Amino acid sequence: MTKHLFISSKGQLQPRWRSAFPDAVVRTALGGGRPDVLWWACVPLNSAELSSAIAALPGVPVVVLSPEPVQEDAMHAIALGARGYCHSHATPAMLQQVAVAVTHGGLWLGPELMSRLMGAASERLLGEHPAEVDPGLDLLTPRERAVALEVARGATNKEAARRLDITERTVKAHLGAAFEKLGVRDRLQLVLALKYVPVDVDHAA
Amino acid sequence: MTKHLFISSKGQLQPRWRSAFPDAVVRTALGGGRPDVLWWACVPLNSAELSSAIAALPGVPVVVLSPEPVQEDAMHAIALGARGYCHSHATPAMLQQVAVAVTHGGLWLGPELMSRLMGAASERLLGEHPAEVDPGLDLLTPRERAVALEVARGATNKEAARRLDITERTVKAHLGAAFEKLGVRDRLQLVLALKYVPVDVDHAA
DNA sequence: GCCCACCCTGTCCACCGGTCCAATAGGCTT
DNA sequence: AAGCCTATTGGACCGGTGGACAGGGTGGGC
Repeated sequence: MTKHLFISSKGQLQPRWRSAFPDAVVRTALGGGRPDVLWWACVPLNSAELSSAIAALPGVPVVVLSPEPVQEDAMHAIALGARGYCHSHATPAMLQQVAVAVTHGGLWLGPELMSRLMGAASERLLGEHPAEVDPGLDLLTPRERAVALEVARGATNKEAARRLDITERTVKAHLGAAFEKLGVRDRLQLVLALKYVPVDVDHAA
Repeated sequence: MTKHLFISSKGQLQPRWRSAFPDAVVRTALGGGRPDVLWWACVPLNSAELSSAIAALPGVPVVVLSPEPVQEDAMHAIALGARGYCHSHATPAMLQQVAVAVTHGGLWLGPELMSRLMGAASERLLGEHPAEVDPGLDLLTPRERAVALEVARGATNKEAARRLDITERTVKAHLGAAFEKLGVRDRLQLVLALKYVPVDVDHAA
């Protein structure tokens, strides 16, 4: 199965990528199942494309690769839900580090970007909601994950049951377990959690 | 060999920590060498103490544990240089995930916190907000839109009613109208419609 | 004035969703 | 063997949800 999928405008697989991930697959567009990590190496960076790619693979961490790291691009990518941003000519060891960090629910940025992000965020952000804690789909069992993904696509319990060929009752059981593991209260929160949708808090309207 | 050092006010080692990291060590203050990860479980959270601890161990990722996650605390901790923030009663599996993420250079937060951080940081650094939302949203009346947005954030009818200062019944009315206008059957489909309309999601998987 | 769109509220009801109480069975570790 | 995790299902409970009846109030255009 594909573990690392690289999306590149030219469809070319850099030797360093291959070196870091021998089983890497490169494409010019999405498709071919669920990778563990999606590496986005399209230049120039297109927000709409990146955004749709992220949305199309809920739960899959997306890392943006850039031949010339630009801070604005990085922030943009992160705002769209990317879990990492690094140099496309990074060393294989570095890429592996990034892969490990993001597949375990982390956000990976270079040291300087990271500190800027942290500083900026703390200045900008103060004021509501308790924060629930949770990592990602990796904590779920295969069955729980399958049910969660069906539900995240908008299916009702009954529909998910029919698709997975199990009882609605069983769907509820898996779903309940997923809720607890992810620290969410209902299916809608689960969707929001999986999509990492930036939440807009203040609508003065 | 990984070394996990827990700093707890009471010097107590939670069973879950031991379960996650059999070689875990707990102390009430710093000392005793250089751990791979420093888990900060002091309550209440003291900025000065945390800050000095982080400074005392350059290169060592610090994760703040809280029995009751508070967003303000999380942001403060991150601003001070902590690399993670999570529930002190998190499952061993989750703690291990966090450990892996931060030891590989990642920043670990819960999904909700992560998305807020991302959104806030990008606004701060770019001076503009993502603002992707609104495909069919202009079909709605102002009130319907307000209700739809509340619901899209994961609010229940009751919560939306309270926020908009109307009765739950009225929320239902607006919501029902929004459903019909957008051609969706329930709130979850509405969320999916609002977030992902820009592109086709269901390709050939 | 009349019509219409919008906003707000009410009651009733069937259904769905989430959680509680279980139970059975297989796989795996100790 | 005992214990734990996972997957599966059952029954029951209750609150949230959505639709189907109702209305009443405002303001603008004809």
